[in-house]
This record gives sequence, structure tokens and C-alpha cells, in this order.
Amino acid sequence: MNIAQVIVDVPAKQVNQTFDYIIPQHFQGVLSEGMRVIVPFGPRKIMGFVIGKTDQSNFTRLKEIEEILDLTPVLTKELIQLGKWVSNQTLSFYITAYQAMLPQALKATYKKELVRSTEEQISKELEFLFANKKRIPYERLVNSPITYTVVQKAIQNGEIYVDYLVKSKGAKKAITMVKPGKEEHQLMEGFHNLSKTATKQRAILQYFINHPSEIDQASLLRKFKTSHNTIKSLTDKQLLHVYKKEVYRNPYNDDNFKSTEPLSLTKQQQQAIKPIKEFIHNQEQGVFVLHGVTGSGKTEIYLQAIQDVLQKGQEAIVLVPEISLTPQMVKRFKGRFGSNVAVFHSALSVGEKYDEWRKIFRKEVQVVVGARSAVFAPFENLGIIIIDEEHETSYKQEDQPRYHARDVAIERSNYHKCPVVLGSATPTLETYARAQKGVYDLAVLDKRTNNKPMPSVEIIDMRKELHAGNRTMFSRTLKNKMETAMDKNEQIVLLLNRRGFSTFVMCRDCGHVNECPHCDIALTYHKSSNQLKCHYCSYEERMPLTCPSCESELIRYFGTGTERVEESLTKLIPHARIIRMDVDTTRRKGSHERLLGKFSNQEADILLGTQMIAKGLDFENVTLVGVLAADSMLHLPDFRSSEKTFQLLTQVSGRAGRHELPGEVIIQTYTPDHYTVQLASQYDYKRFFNMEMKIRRQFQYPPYVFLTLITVSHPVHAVAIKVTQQIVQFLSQIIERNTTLLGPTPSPIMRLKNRYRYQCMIKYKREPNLKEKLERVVRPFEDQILKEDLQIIIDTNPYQFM
DNA sequence: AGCACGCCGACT
DNA sequence: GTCGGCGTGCTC
Repeated sequence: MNIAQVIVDVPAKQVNQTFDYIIPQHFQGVLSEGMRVIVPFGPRKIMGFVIGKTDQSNFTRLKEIEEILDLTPVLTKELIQLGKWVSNQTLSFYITAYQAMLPQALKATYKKELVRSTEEQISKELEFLFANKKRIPYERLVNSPITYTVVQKAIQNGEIYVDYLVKSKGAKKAITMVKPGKEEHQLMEGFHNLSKTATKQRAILQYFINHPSEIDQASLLRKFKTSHNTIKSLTDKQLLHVYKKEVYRNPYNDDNFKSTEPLSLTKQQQQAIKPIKEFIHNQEQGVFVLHGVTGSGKTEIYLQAIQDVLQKGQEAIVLVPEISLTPQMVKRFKGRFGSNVAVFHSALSVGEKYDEWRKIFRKEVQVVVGARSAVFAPFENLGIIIIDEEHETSYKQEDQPRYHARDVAIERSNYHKCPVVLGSATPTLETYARAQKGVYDLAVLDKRTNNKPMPSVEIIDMRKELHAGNRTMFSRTLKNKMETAMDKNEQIVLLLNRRGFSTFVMCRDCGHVNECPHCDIALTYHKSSNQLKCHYCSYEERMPLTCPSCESELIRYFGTGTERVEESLTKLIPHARIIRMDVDTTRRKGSHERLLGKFSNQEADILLGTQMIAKGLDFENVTLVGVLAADSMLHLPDFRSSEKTFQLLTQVSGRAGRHELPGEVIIQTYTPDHYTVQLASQYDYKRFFNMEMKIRRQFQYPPYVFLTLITVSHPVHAVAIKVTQQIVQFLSQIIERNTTLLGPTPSPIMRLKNRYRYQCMIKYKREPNLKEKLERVVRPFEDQILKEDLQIIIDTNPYQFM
């Protein structure tokens, strides 16, 4: 086994395969599968993953592995297999799949340097370029006027050469520590030998005689208000010892979490957890759907199931949507399992994520709570995988590799023979349909643990408001209820479902709408900066004073953005204290927590926000929830829009009256009779499921069929159309008879970042070898992709159609 | 992807 | 002749 099979760090079709390398003598026995290595690749050096070893190769001239980057494999055997599976499922490169499984800190970075290999005189220009240095960054050459021919000659003469450097980031954080360098009596002796004037040194030494343990240098210096030099003098006398100690950045200080005991379970909870526990104990694979209303105690079931897993010495993965990975959620897991938990979410820095990952890697924790990518946690003895809020679309990754965490979880559970729990108040139709068919197990929690009823929901017909002369975006009922709640010192959550409903600018004279010059999208007006911004490509311009088309001054903004709502709310109820939460106010790190903290301290009456406030929040003083435009996303070009609206309305209703005070929900809509709005207000998931399934069957959408979406984009309109046409044409010849092909159609946003986008959709029930067929369809365009800036994106399970 | 090689027109 | 521009093909 002296040959390693390596997947190289080059995401390209032509090298999406293993490359064989000789394992040199001094690495034999050290190198194993799953390690990262540096290998020569053509004229350069790059990083690669060893995914197999063998003792024969079809190639005669093999190069040697140059270096090993890991002491222990970063990919387990299971993850190596899983990576192949992911790349197969999502039609992505192996390297892309493997990179997605590891923290960003382990990604290699590359640098080129020019090295001078002779002391003798080299050409004048080069002498100048090197300026007496032996090594210079390659970029300096690129920025200089020196011709490539001069360099080439010098390289041929052996005067200089190009060195390719590969670095793995993965910076560990180290702090400087100080401890006594000798025994106590020797310190005493040293103390007496110190000069009388060396007061600081004497004080510090005295401190170590009293406290002969390690302390970090920074706090020591602070304590004695002195500088590094003092310690230097003491270390020079070998009285103290200074060294580096590797530490984890600790974004969550574990001491701050009050530890909690398992709560006693209700009858329903006990019934739900029983089969899960059985599967844990029998080491059996199975998928459980936990359909529980908000407040029915799903989390406690997760916690107690994990407890069993830990007792067996196994490990647990808990996936939560990014957005609900709030301090509240983290607190519950840290409270129960203490420092046995690693936490992953996107607000952590690259280094912090790396630290959390290493806690798992080194088996220092048995539980991980995190967003989508935590499904790849390198555990080797998984006992359970839990996916909370299973219906959340953030479990689907929207760039390569386009995997769905639910699918990966189930794949991993097959390997580990463990249960997967999918929890939600509003499961996806796909999941619930499988539960009905008996493919998954179903457990229902339809009672809240506190036995309180779900908050009452009132639907307000906004058309009637308009007819009654109310032109504001707040119905009279909502206004009255807000004032009543504020009088009682209770708090209010207002949800503005802004998608497709933001403020745009239109000229009242000629109807001109300001659009992004690069995308087919109206620009959004931002009052605070008086600018127009594109939310897709970050283009921005100043708000014009006159219409760019007819120069009329009657140019106004329309629509309902959070900023605008806040403004009119202030007019409506001037004494209301409002916290606004949207992408603009939460961009900075930690601002999310800060705003929620303020609201929870009751420093505001109203929390106004977009989707991000609908999920996972739990404030005991909130009694009123208002949904300003319930139907704003009902009419988006997405077959899941009803399902998404139902989920959102159900979720946000659950924010009211979670504790002692009863809650109330006001839903404002222009389509009060729509079944989605009606059934959401009655909390009737079952009937919604049946209604929606009928529609899905009628129009042949999932779960009745599988989908694959092909999106073609190109800077030239005609090319995008033509390529899509050709793809459709070619596909139609090779797909099964009862498979439907839709398209070519323009994408809902036809032009994005100066690219025209067309798509076609495949709807199928059974399509053997689809992957091969898709590859065959794309192959004729490989050249154009490489040279002409053509892009073909294939999503085998699309969630986003924009 | 990123690099070398090779063919071709342009130019001191 | 020789320089550099770009198309082609390879990387164990």
C-alpha cells in the first residue's frame, strides 16, 4: 500500500477524479486515508485529500506526496464515503463536497514566490526587483515592467526559480502563559538577590511564591501595571518560565449557563419519545416525524433522547435553522449538557468555528448543535440525529454542493444505524406524506405542555379597511389592540413579510419605475441613506429628485418596507417604543442578540421585523402578534408559496401567549378566504395538508413527482435562450415517456448581475440514470462554459426558483 | 483552475 | 529573427 489516491483541490470537471502518488518511505505508516496532503500537480503544488491507498496504479510515472498536513485524518472513513455520495447526489465535484464538510479554516491558501538561487550577478532589472532579498512575492513581478522573457531566461539559467507555497490556515489561538521556573526555595533565593530598586520584579516574584501556578501574561501585566520587560528580566534569570498555550476561543462562556434537570414529560411526550428510545437502544435506523404544535415540548424530547444516547457512550447531532440558533436555544442545550456541547452557526468567526469543530474532532464533546453544515460533524459513533423545524428551507444549501441536510442526515443514519428525528409544527408535505405512507414513524403532540390553548386568531380583510377609508397599513382592530396591550404594559410583535413587497420608486406622471441597471428588479428605497439599492447585486445610487425619464418632480416611493412601517407606526402611536429588526439593522455582529435583549428587558413595546422574528423567540410578556400582509408571498412564482405562508403564519402565531398571559393574533390580508390563511388561523395542519396535496397532485408537483431544475445563464440574451432550447431538445429525446419537461422559460428574475437566465424543469416519477443523462446533456456545452462565460446550474432538488 | 506549449501575426 | 497574444491540452 505505497500508493495514495488523492482528490486534488481543483474544482474542475477534467480533474474530478483521484490522482495516484507514491507514498515516500518516511511517510509510510504515518499517512492514512482522510488526511490532507500537499502534492506536486503539473508545475505547481496543491492541497489534496487522500481518499484511498493501493499498491498498484495504471500510471507508470508517479510523483511523490510532498507533505502531510494532518497528524490524524480530518475525514473519517464514513465521511470519505459520504462525500462521494454527496457529490453524486448533487452533481458537484468531489473536492467541493469534501470542502463543504470541513471548517473553512482547513481550506488551503496558495502563494507563489520568486526565489533567487545564486549569489552571482543577475540581470540589472532583476537585481532591482529583488532589492537584496532572497525571496519576493510573485505579484511584485507582475506589477513590475519586467518582461516575462527576461524572467524565463533567468529561470532557464537557474538563477531564479518559482516556489509554490501551500498553507493551511487553521490558525490556532495561543496565549502567552507564565509560571515559576524553579522550586519555591530557589525563588526565595532569587528574590533576595534582586536589586532593591527592582520593585516590580520583586512584587511579581513574591506573587509567584504565594501562587505557584500558571497565569496568562496579559492579566499578570495588568495586575502589576507593568510591561513585558519586567517579566523578561525574571525569565532571563530563569526564575520564571514563559510559554505559549493553545486555547479555544469561547464564544459561549460555559459558566453562564444555569444547569437544568430533565423535566417530567406529559403523557403525549412519553408516548412520542418511547419508540425513539427503543431505536436508540436497539441501534436501529429509522426516521421519526415529531409533529408538535408550538409549545408542545419538542425540545425536551430531544434533550431526553440525547441523554440516553450519551449514556450509551454515543454522540448526537442537533440541527436547528440558522435563524433560530438564538442564545435562548443554545442556553437550553448548554444548560442540560454543559461543556459537552459544541455550537456551530454562521455568526462565529472562522477561528471560532474551527475551535468548535476541533472539540468534536478530538472527542471532547458528544453533542453538536448547529445550522446546516453541522450535519457533517466528524462523530464516529452517532446515536441520534435531530432536525428541528424540519420544514425550514435553510437546510438546503443554495450553492455547490446543493445538498439538503435532511437527506445527508438520513444517509448518515443508515451508516450509524441510528434514528433521525424530524421535528416541526408544520412538517413539509414531502415528510408528512412519507409519514402517512408509513415510510417514516409519526408522533403527534397536539397539546401544549402548559395546557394553555393556542392564541386566538382574527383575520382582518384589508379591502374592507380601504373601503372604510382607512389608508394606513394598520387596521383599526390592530391599532386598538396595540394600544390596549401597551396600556397593560404588554408587548407586541409585528411581522412584515416583506418578500416581494419592498419600497420601490415610481413616477406618478409617467409611471417610470427605477430599476437596477444589472438586474430585472426594481430598486429598493432606503430612507435613512436616501439611496436606492438593489437587493440582489448590491448596486446603489442616490434617490433622484426628478424622474429620470420625464423629469417630473412627482416621483414617489411605494410599497411597504420595514422602515416605512416604522415611520407610519410612529405617526399612528407616537408614544410607542419600537425596535426594528431586518437585514439592515442586524448586519453587524451581535446586533441580533442586542436588539432581542433590549426587547426582552422590556425597553420597547413593539418588535417590528421580517421573517427573522417569526422563529424560535420566546418572550413571556408578548400577548399580541400582528401580521401586516399575510398574503404578500402567497402569489410568488413558487409552488411551495402556500406551504411557506402556512408555516410562517403558524410560526408567528406561536410567539404570542407562551406563558401565563393569554395571546392574540391579528392577521391582515387582502385574500381572507384563501384556504392557507383560513386553515392557518384555525391551526388545522391536517386539513391544510390534504388541500395542498390535492393541488400538488393536480399540477404534478412534489411530493407526487421529483424535480430537477436546470438554470442557464449568459451575458447575451440570445445565447441563454438558445442553449436552454438545445438542452430541452436533447433531454426530450432521452428521458422516460411519462417524465414531463417544462421550458425553456425565463427565470422569475430574468436578468441578474448582467446575466440573462433561462430555466427548464424536469418532473419525473422514475428516471433511472438521471445523473448520467444530465451529464450527457451538459457535455456539449463544456467548451462554452469554459470559454464563453456560459453557466449551467443543475439543482436536483430545488427550493428556490428565482 | 493554472500552467506550458505551440502556432501565428507584428515589429525592432 | 524574436516578441508576445491567444487557443489547446494536461495535470498522477
